[in-house]
Amino acid sequence: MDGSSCPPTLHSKVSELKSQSQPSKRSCRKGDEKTVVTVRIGANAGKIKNEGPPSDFWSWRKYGQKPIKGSPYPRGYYRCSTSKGCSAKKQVERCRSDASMMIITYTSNHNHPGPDLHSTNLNPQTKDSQFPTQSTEDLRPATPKREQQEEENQSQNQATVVISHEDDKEGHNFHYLQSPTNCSQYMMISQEEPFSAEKTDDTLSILLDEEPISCPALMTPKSEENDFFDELEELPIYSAFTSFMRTNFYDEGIPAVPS
DNA sequence: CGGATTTGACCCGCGC
DNA sequence: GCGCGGGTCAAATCCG
Repeated sequence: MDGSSCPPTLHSKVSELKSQSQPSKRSCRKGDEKTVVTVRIGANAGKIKNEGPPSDFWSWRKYGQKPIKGSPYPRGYYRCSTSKGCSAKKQVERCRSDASMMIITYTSNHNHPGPDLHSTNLNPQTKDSQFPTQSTEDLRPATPKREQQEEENQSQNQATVVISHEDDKEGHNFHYLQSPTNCSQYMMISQEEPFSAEKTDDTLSILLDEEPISCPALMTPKSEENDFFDELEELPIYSAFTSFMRTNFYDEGIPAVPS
């Protein structure tokens, strides 16, 4: 927190976030599990929607905003409006020193099925469905390089979750549309294993390219809810991504931040 | 007109 | 016990 700077490396950022969500105040108020996601938004994204909360498949309703001490940017409080009784929330704030970086903290779980991605893609109905050209099939996070460059361009208009490293000259970024909640979870897990900087890229590549073994929640089957994703899995979506989405939609409630 | 956003007030937990 | 800071509420306002 006191860092007052926004470290370019994800895991160091996560480290920051992690420490920031540590005990003291809110985090223990309701005992909610929290998942922190760092999102790089496009240069224009923030202009499109002021704070420009990155798109989800969920629809969120803003219920509050507070200036955060030590940060020039306010924090927005969002509640899931997809379902009435849903207690899922998220907090969106900008990185202090890098306005193009957004820090999203997801709290609680959705207690309802998510919106149909198919219909979402075909018939974008929620204002959060802001993906102009990319359908779910295009959301494969891996295969950096070329696709990534395209996404880079598109990131001007849409939010992407970026796992980046300061040595990223080759474009070893991993962009994820939406909010891979548990992505950050295992980002944190990764962070707990202090891999060195030069190892970061490879480590992340492994984490992201392979089955997300480091995230137990991803492996947990969810009977009826799986039906929803069973459909998704018929699509050529990258496994890691679907896992992200799966756990994002149906978070098993594993605390992202050990308290 | 209904839903979403804004914004000030209020509440609550924690540190001193 | 008090003050601070963060999270939530709810009325007012905006917007499609």
